[in-house]
Order: sequence, then C-alpha cells, then structure tokens
Amino acid sequence: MTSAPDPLAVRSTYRHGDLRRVLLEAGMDLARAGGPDAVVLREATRRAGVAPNAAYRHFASRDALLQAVRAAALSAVAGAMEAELATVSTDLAPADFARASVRAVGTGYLRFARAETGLFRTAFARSEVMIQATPEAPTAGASGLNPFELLGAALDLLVSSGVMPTERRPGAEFLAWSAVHGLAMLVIDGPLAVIAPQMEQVGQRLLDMVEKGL
Amino acid sequence: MTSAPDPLAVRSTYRHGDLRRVLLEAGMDLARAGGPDAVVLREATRRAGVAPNAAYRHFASRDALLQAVRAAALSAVAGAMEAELATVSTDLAPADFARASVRAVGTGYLRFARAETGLFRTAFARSEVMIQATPEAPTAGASGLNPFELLGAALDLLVSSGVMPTERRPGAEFLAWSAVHGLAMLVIDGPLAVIAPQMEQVGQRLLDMVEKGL
DNA sequence: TGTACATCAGTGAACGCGCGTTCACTGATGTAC
DNA sequence: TGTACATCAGTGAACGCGCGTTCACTGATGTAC
Repeated sequence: MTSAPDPLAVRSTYRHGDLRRVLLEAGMDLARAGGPDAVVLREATRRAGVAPNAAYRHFASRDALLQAVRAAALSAVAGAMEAELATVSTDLAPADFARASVRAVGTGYLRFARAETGLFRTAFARSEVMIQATPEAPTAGASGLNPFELLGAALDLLVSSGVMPTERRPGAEFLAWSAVHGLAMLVIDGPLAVIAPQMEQVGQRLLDMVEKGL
Repeated sequence: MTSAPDPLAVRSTYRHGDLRRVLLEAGMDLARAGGPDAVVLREATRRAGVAPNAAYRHFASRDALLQAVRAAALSAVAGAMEAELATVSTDLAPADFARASVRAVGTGYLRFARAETGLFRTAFARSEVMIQATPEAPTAGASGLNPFELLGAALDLLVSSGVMPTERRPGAEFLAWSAVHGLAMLVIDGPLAVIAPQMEQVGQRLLDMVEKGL
C-alpha cells in the first residue's frame, strides 16, 4: 500500500531541491484524508521518496510539520470564505451588502468543513500551542486576512452600514463563529452526522438565526 | 509514575469481583484527565491492578471500552443539564419558564464543557460508530433523557407556552445545539482558548442570540 | 452435608506494529581564491 | 577559468517506546448429585 519507493528511482539527483514544500504538501494530503492524527512524519517522507530523518532538515519535529499543515489548512479556510465573498453582488445597498457578506463568510466556512473535512479538522484541532502565522506558514487567504479577520471585517460592515449598533459589535465574532463552528463539528464528526445531507439548508437557517440574533 | 502494582498486594482474592465497573471508572478518570486518546486499555488495567488482557473478559476491544466511557460521559453531560434545570423557579409564568429552561440546558452544557473538559471532549469525540445507549451503557441522566432529548424537551416548552411558533420547532435543536457546542469547542481546545475566562459571560450573550434568533 | 466437576475470571509471556528520533556518515553544490 | 574546500541536504541503520491483542494456562466459585 505505502511501500517505500527507491529514492533514486524516483529522484535523479541526490539533493531533492524542494523537500520542505513537498513534505508540507504530503502533510496536507494526509490531513485531507485523515485529519490531524494522520499527519505522520514517516509517511510524509515516504511519499516524498526520502529517508525518514531527512524531514529534520526542514522541520524540527513532527509537531512542527503538523503546525505548518495547520497554518496551510487555515489559509485554505480563508480561501473558501473569500471565494464565497466574491459572489456577493456589489450592486447591493450597503446594509444588504453587509448582511450578504456575513452570510458569505459563514457559508464559505460551512462549505469548506463539508468539502474538506480532514483539512477543517486539522485547522481546528486541539493543540498545545496556539496556532499563529509565520512568514513561511501564513494562515491568511489571498486577501491577506485570516478566517477570523474575514469574519471581523464582515461584521464591521454590519456596523458601518447601520445594521448593527456599535455597542453590540465587540465580541460579536465569538457568537457568530460559535454557531457556525458548532454545526460544522457536530455534522462532520459528531452526533449530527445524520443530518449531513441537509447541512446546507440547516446552515442557512443557522445563519438566519445569527443574523436575527446578533 | 504508573508502575504496575502487584495484583495480589492490592487485591486479596484471585477474582476481582467488579472489574468491569472498575475498568470503566479508570477509563473515565483517563478521559477526564486527557480526553478520548487518553483512554488506553493497558493503563486502565494497570489502575485496576490487573493484567492487561483481563480487560478482554469485559470489553471486546479497546474501542468497546472507549464507547462505554463515551456513553458515561454523555450521561454526565445530561446530569449537568439536569442540575441546571433544577434551579429554574417553578413559579415562573409558562413562557418565562420555557425560556429559562432552554437557557438552563445551554448553561449546563457550557459549564460542563468548561469544568470537565476531558469528559466533554470524550463524549463528543469523533468516532467511526455512532454512539448509542445500551442497557449497560446508558447515555441519559437521572431524568431518563439524554442531552439531546433534554434540549428537545426544553424547546417543546417554548412551543407549548406560545413563545415559538410550531412551524419553527422542527430542527430547532440543531441550531441551538450548534451555537452552544461551537463555543464550547472553540474555547476548550480551539483558537478561542484566550477568552476562556469570559466564557460564562460570552455564553450568556450567545444564549441571548439563540433566544432572539430562534 | 460432602464432594466432583464445569465454568470462566484472571495470569504470564509474548507478538508485531509503526512511530518519532538520534547517530555517524556521504556526496552534491556553490563559493573563495 | 580552474580547483580546494566548506556547507549542509540527504542516507542507512538503529533505538526505545507503549500500544492492542493472542495464546495456553491456573485457580476460585458455585452447582449437581
């Protein structure tokens, strides 16, 4: 299944040239297929066609690789949100545009959770260290904002367009995020797996609730 | 740290007598301290003062033990909800009583998540099999209802007291549950760990949002 | 009331597994002269 | 332009670890006669 290929059969040069990137991509593939626990250093090196310990030239430990994968997964979440935001019509009145933006952020989040379950679970996996962006492991999407910041920006629109009173803005991201995150978790690997087929529809109702309740 | 005690020093009889229960309790302790991954069959037998394979007289596999622990953890969640429900004044008008009941259910859930993080994570851990109650592994609390059913019952009160229109009742538990579950997950082992000290307060705001948004 | 015996909860030893990580090494690369 | 050499990305072999699980067993219990 995962027998080790002869390194020199796969690679013509002794030096790999781009091992860090390849290991990270292998880690992403593992996370995509099996979540955070599947990010196994030895398996990543196997896929890269390299000796297990070669990874230590690029990552200090298995955990360092996992953190890099998590950052990349978070960046992918941001990308999904941005893709959804891009579909919002700019012709809308400010208030409607703001509301649609918040919805888009939530919808992008939920769709990503459903489409890329393993990456989603990896991005938000329990971890000793707080995940944080670094130059070589950015957590943002093309916009330069990470998922949390994208949500914050959308909520800011709600305030600037007069939909939400300023005094309710502080902490609002925690509430909106909680709702959407909870649905994602319960459906993708919790007891609400049974409603997975209706996730899109339940998600929209959930966003209705958030919009009304905020 | 966890050196194996001499079985016969701990136990005077060859037969243990109550090993299943003791293993389950050891499993609960492990889950309490370290979540689902910490439920290690060998460690449970060590704590019970018994040979590793003795566990197989009572559980078919490590996973069977974990499922039993999960059921018990779920039952503990139900207990926390019931405790909170018991504080709701019965003098309230039906509509207020219903609202307070929904709040109590949510508050109990959040408090349990915060007080018993390991058990909470175990109860809602990812698993191949859908967790389900069995005679020897009930998931309910003293009321006979499991957490999901307790939430459902509270929402039913909302309808019967006229607070919520009947047509909005179907699926409402998914929305309420998502909100509360998301906050719990983000705070206890996600990126919102930073707001853990304010969890109670954020939780109440979240429940405001749910109440208004439902 | 006493004894033979079936039952089955526990023992002791061992297994294979895949993992992360360390060690001393080899050989390609590119830079200084 | 040619060559010595420092650098450092990769190799090969090995380690210890703790796990879940299997095997053939032993000895306490309680039931049938």
